[in-house]
Amino acid sequence: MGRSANLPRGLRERFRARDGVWPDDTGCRMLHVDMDAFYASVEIRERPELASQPVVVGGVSGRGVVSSANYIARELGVRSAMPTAHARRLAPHAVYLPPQFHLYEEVSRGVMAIFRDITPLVEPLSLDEAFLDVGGALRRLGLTPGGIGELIRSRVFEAHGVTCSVGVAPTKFLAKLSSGMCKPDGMMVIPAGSTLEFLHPLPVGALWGVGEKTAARLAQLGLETVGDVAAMPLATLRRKIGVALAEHLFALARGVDERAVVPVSREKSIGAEETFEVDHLDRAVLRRELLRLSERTASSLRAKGLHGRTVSIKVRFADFTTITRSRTLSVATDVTQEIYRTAVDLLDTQVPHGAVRLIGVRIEGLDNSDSAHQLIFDAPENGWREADQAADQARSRFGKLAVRPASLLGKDPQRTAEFEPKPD
DNA sequence: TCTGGGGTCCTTTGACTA
DNA sequence: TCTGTAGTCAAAGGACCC
Repeated sequence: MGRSANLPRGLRERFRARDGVWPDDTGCRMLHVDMDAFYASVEIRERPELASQPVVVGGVSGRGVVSSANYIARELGVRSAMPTAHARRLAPHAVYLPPQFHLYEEVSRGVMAIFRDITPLVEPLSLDEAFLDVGGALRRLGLTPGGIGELIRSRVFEAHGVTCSVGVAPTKFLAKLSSGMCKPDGMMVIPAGSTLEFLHPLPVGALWGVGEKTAARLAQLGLETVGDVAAMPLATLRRKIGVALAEHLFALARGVDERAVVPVSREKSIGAEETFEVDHLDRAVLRRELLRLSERTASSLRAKGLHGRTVSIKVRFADFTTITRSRTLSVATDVTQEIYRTAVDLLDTQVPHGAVRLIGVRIEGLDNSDSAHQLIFDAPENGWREADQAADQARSRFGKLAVRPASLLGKDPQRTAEFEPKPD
């Protein structure tokens, strides 16, 4: 919603870089680099014969959604987050591919390394986009921010065969907005003196944090454009939509965004969830799924050297109503069995019976210290920690499926397919 | 159209405590 | 001892982002 908001054509052309020429970029230290149709582009790089066809990457099962579509598919109406079934109706002849995250991660690491070669101030937002603060790199490279943007675009394409788009602006928010408006394979520069001229004609959905619901609430208040939000008294906005959101949107709408690039960020939660191919009423099936998800979650925790205190489960019923239930443990854990026992207890005691389409496990309140465990001699793990560590080692040597809880073996036809050798 | 998966942040409510 | 209040924390839900 809103992220690709349209700017009047004249303004868009004014800010867009063309033939090595771009507007005044003095003071524009923030760059936002966004890979174009990233997953689809990587797939096409691997199989160049697909370049002239519509390509859609996403869940290919009955309930999957589109993660990425190349621009040929987009012309047919295919969009990210659209149910794959819908995409198939719009583009029946497109090539549909399941995601290969290891491949995208590998390309992403290479691209981020190019960014870090330019400046250490790189803040990745996901596999395919990042903010860069190039303020300190200007003199060293002898380039203006726009020049650095063009350098990045050419280096990324030469090294990885995929294109990206770059927004250059005085603030993060403006850089991000502008990279979205020059896609694909473009660059846009928002001069420091033109920020409000750029911002105010945009629809409210262009503001970071305004999705479908908030846009509807703002529309009820008669606020259709970013300029409308900027013109409303802050006190009124606070009363209507809450203090935090009001202050956030009011600042953005006036071009105020003091956020710096933060190269390292600590994770606050880790989890795993899964949508079933068909809804399940059977509690035994739900418990088995909780064990699988607890194992995935705990294994991620251990791989990152983290422990968490609050275990929460999420259950989405057939009618799409979703509930979460959580419990905070006395001691932070990374042990599969502890997470699983807590998750099952929450399911058994706090979740009403009904047809379930999705179930998930998440752990919050993360910290990376082992001290809690070392201080508690009779921690309730009873040797499970050692078992987990041994299983992690076996998986790292022999593959993910080398060690599984016995209760997960061969019970669910949907899952046992994972044990079959993959054709290829 | 019929809605994935991994996250973050905010608001509200209720329990507990000083 | 009882009552009111303010602060803190946990829990739950919702919106949003990629």
